[in-house]
Amino acid sequence: MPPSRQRNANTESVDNYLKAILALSGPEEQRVSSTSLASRLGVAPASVTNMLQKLASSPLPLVEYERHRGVLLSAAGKRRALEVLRHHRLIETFLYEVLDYPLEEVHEEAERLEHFISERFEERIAVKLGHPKFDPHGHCIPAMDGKMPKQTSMPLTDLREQGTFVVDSVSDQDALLLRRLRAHGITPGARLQVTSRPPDDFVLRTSGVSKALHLSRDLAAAVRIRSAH
Amino acid sequence: MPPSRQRNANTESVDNYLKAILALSGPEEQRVSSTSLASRLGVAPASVTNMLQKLASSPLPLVEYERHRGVLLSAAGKRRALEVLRHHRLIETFLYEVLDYPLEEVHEEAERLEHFISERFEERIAVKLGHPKFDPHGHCIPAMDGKMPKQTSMPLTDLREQGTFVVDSVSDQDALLLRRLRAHGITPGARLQVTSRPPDDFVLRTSGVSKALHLSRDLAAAVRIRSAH
DNA sequence: TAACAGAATTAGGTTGACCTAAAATAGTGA
DNA sequence: TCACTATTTTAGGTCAACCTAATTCTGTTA
Repeated sequence: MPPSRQRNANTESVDNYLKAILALSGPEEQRVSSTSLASRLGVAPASVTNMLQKLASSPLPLVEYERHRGVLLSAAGKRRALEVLRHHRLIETFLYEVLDYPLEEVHEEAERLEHFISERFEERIAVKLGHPKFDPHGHCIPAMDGKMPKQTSMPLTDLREQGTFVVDSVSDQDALLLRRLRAHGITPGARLQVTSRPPDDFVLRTSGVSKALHLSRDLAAAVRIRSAH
Repeated sequence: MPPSRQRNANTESVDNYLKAILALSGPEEQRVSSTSLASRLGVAPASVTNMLQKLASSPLPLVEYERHRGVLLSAAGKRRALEVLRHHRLIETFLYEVLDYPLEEVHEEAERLEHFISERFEERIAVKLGHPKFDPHGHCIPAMDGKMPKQTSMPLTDLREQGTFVVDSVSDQDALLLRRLRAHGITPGARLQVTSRPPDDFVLRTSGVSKALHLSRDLAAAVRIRSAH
């Protein structure tokens, strides 16, 4: 078994930078500042600058970087970031559907594994799952070619009128929040009836539950909704 | 999402050292030399010495190391090595049984993933598989407490008499060999009838195949057999 | 338009895992 | 037991990804 002779490839760390840029640049693909990246990644701003310079000046640049003006993903960088995102969400779905993980635990495991699975693994779990379009948090899974349908949902905290809505997705970033949401019956697909005046106050009723529920700001911020078609 | 603040933990590299020591020290747990480790791991002997010194002098030493006398695993080191081995073999089994990998491909994927799966993941795939005792190569999977039944098989190349045997296991180290063995019907559990005088020559018949088969030394070395009970 | 605050970059470390080359040691056979 | 060879260790790097502190920008506000 000839062992790989190369140094600990930079993949994991690089992938995390790319993912963070993708997430922070938003649907409009705005430039992302070093500080915001630094705080998201939990490293010093100086480290970010360093890494960006490397990523931008490599033979196949993964980002477009201009001093003091922030970064953007290059085409190649975006491709890679979406591939990692696809890995992440497929793994989450797999853990949830096939291995019966509790919803709150899938993110952390996927966060580690996403960097190390092969194309074959990706393909096999996609087949096993029937090429799912959404992960268990309700997030869309990028297709193999990187295509993603446009978002049609909005943050619950942007709501300005009462009404009935469907939970589109919940944030996977915080296991504790997620567990609390689930305890209240707020999971993707659930029906929400908002009876207070948003966005100052969220009193709502969920599908099976008779009692009205007051949602704290943290919790509301972790929920995206769409109209109850 | 508070990101892990710690440096790229040494786990992966350390695990690989421990695994290599476990494999090389054999069932008798003999001391392992720096050179043999170096060549197995594909690094320079000096690097091995360095690492061993670190492993031996850490607060919880994973190896017992004496200058010029080779290493042994400590109790803690052995525990960890067996845990990683368990991960490896469970993952192989999982890839083979659940994700329909071809036998030759499971090793490489498991080799990467074994370092990064959680206890929960381990437990879930073990449950899913019904707590298997053997991986698809025929190797025994260590129990959670590290217990392993004693080997009762022997290398085909140690055979000194003709007779009929059962393939106990095949080496997972070389995908090409493995594919060739499989092409000849030599997979764990297969019946082998050896008709030449071993160990100079291996002419044999396998279960379903009528034609006699001459096995090259490489191939024979990758096969372990036990008596056809 | 000068000055200042805050953001970003540069300069100069640290650490872990590797490397090569040089020095030390152990085991062997004369 | 002495010397020689093969193994092992030490000494002194490199490189990637971090860090802190010092410096340089930028955009705004007086």
